[in-house]
Formats: sequence, C-alpha cells, structure tokens
Amino acid sequence: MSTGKLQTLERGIALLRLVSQSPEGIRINELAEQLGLNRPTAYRIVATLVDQTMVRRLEDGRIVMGVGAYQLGARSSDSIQMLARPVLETLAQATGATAFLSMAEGDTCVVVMTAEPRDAVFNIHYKLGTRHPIDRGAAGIAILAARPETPQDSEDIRFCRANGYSVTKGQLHKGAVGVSSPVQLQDAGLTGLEFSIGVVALEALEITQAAKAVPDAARQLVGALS
Amino acid sequence: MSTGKLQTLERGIALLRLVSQSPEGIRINELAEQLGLNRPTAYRIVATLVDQTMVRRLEDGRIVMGVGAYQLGARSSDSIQMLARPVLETLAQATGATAFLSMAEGDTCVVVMTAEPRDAVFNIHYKLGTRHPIDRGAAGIAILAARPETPQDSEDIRFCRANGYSVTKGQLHKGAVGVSSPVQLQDAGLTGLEFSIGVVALEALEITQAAKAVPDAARQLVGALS
DNA sequence: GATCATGTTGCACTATATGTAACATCTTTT
DNA sequence: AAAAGATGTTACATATAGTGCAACATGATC
Repeated sequence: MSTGKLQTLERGIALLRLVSQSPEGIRINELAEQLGLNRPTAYRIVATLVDQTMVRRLEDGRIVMGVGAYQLGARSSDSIQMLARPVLETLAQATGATAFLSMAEGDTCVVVMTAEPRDAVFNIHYKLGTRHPIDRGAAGIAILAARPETPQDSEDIRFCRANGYSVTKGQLHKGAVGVSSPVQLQDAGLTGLEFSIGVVALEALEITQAAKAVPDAARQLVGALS
Repeated sequence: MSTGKLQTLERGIALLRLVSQSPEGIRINELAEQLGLNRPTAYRIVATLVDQTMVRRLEDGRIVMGVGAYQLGARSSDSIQMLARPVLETLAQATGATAFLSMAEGDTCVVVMTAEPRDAVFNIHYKLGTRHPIDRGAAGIAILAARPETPQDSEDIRFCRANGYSVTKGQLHKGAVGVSSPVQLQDAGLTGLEFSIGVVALEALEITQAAKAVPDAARQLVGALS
C-alpha cells in the first residue's frame, strides 16, 4: 500500500473504541473476535496500548480504559470548546439569553460550557458542571429526542423530535425557560457522544426567535466538529 | 519482530499526545520533526487519525484534537472512577469526613468525584463539578505542591510539599476544614494529569488522623492507576 | 485426568509501512 | 515576475514490521 491509511493504527483505535464501550472490561478473545483479528494480533495491540497507559489490564486479564486516554480526552475538550465558543457567543448575543452546551453522561446531563449575553441587564448564570436528570430540562430533553423513538417518550421529547427544538418552563428552576436542540453528531458519523446546545432565560425569552437560532447553532456546531 | 510492541501504533499514540499538547494546533512538519519521523510517515499517521476523528485539520492545515478523542476520554473517566471509588469510600469511612477527588484544569481545580461517610450525623456535601481557583482550598494547594518549586509558592504549598498533605481552614467556606494530598502520577510515568485526593469536614475534623489517611489514599490511588 | 477457554511466545512469510524522490500549491523573497 | 522556500501530498521500490499459524502455559470446567 503506497499512500492511504495505516492498518495497524486503525486497528489500534478500533480496539480502543471497543474497550471504551466496555466499562466492566473486555477480554482479549472477545476483542479479537469482534474486530476480526486473531488472538495474537489483538494481544500485541493490547500490549502496546498498555505500555502507553491507554488501557490497563485488571488482575484477571480484563482490559479497561487507562489514564492516558483520559488525559487525551481532557486535552481535546479544550479543542472542542475552542470550536464551540464562537457558536455559543453568537447564540447568546442573538437571543439575549445565556447559551449553554450540555452533554449526556449516563442518566444525567452535564453543563459543559456557557456564554452569557454581553449587554443584558439581567441574565441567568448557569453554573458549569451542573448536573440534572436527563429527562428534566430542555438540554436533556433535546438529547433524548436525538435517540431512537421509544413508546415511553414524553410529550416534550416528541415535540422536540418533531420541531427540532425543546422548550421547557420551570422544570429546573421556577421562572426559568429553556430552549435546546440536539447536536446531531450521528450525521457526522460520530456515535456515542451526545451533546445539546441551547439557551436559558427568565420568562421573558422570545421563544419564536430562539426556536430559530438554537437549531441553527446546533447545525453550525455539527459542521464545526465534523 | 516477533512479539512485542507495534511500532506504527506507538507512533500514532505519540503523535496524538503531541497534538493534545498543542491547543492552537500543530503542523505536520513539526510533528514529523519532534517525533523523528519523515514527513510522509507523519502525514499517513495524521490521515489515519483524521479518518477516525481522533484529530481534525483546520482550514490552514493545522492539526488539533478531534471529537473521537474526547469520546474516549469521557468513557475512560468512568473506568478511572471505578478504581477511585473504593479508595474514596475507605477514606471517607476512616476519617468520618467527605472524601473527594479533584483535578486541575487550567488555573482552576474541579471536583471529579466524592464519597460521603456512611454513618455520620452531619457531613458536608461537596458538589460534583465545583470549581475553585487552584490556589485556594486544600485540593488545589496539594496539586500546586506536586509541581516544581517556585519562589512565589505560598506558605500552604510549602507545608504540603514538606509533609505530604495540605491543610486549609475556611478558605473555601467558613467553618470548613480540608486536608488533601497530590496523586503523584508522575511517579508512574504519567505527566500532565494532576489529581489530588482529600477530605473536607466541619471544624471537628481530626487532622492528625486525616494527615495519615489522606496521603495513604493518594498512594493507593497511584498504585491502582499505574 | 481430559477438555476447554484464555493468555502468551516463536517463527517463517509477505503484506505493510517506510524512505527517497518528485509533484503541487501557496508564500515570501529578490 | 521569476525564484526560492514552506508545506502538503502522491508514487514506487525495498525491507522491515506485522501477521497468522502452530505450539506452549496456565487455570477453569466437566
């Protein structure tokens, strides 16, 4: 193969992905099978990744993610935030409300980044790192709406799926209104990362306007990340 | 080479590391130079990693971390927390105080995980994701103490470096006492990831006991992560 | 005590990654 | 405006690096 992709590296990353999807750990045999490699090959990839602290082996041989991967992720979040920053700023300006980027983590929804409008007299300060149950608040609803339909989906979720944005009033805080859209990274071939972007404000929020600006911002972000 | 490590994969990870240390992006030429590869080789590695969304290329060619890396990191944090959990639980039980794991992020210090003592009447609830300036509070001080000495180091930092743990009273909250130790991952060959572990309690905290238990927990955690 | 599952190493083969050289753009210099 | 320099990218021949087979080691299961 002259130019093009490096097979060994591709396999290594693929293996890393598989490990990351197995919080309880995964065995070499299973890795080999799932990736269509033979055992020795999988073994060598694992050995290399262990050496680099990207994965670790538990006492019984199971393989789990390592500190190195965590480190890379922490650093790359900076890079992502650099991209998201302008989108959030614009959104905050356009709507006059506090813009946020949230992310699913298990059954909770975490605030990853926020931007506040420059020239508003009052605005909501949405604390970084705040967690809510994923089924409450506009951000979580938007993320749920991006998942495959289920019969138990709430009214809010179905609304969001149909219209491209969620609206919630007072679900997280009395008097607070939120509008949010999923960041559809699946469209860009990314699965397993669930973000939503949106705005939150006092009841004065102009929903009609936000209902345009928010999905727009979501699309922009997908573009920027792909 | 019969057994042993896979060169291509090693190089790929090394490259990924370098990129992660360059928030503003890095050029192929520089990657090649720093890693001792020739340009085509670096190019092929980058092409492969781009394909896997581990890195992205900016319009002008610079290379930055991608969403894939973020994803892996997010997942591996679960795995790390699984390891840290028992250490924190034990620490909380032993001291009767709320135990925490914190991490440096720029010039702030973030609470990553906590454990509360089972049978205490009162205990402090330390909110996940809380951020403080890194130079205030026991956790941040401990992290600073693990860094190379500087002339500007505060009294608290020097104390921690000398004794292996930091003690602060009321720096973050009136009446709250914190004891913390750095998680010395450098010893395990990991650089760039700065954690500290510790406890926080009302003034009643038995500092002598905590001063033993906390550094101990830190050592355990280093062992578990390496 | 035999069979199976899992982790690990040796070895011969060749597919895979490599380095050299060359080409394509795009800047900067003269 | 041509020339020289960066930078990104592709072609091709070579040999090194990765592969698969087979075998061995260990522990679990029957």
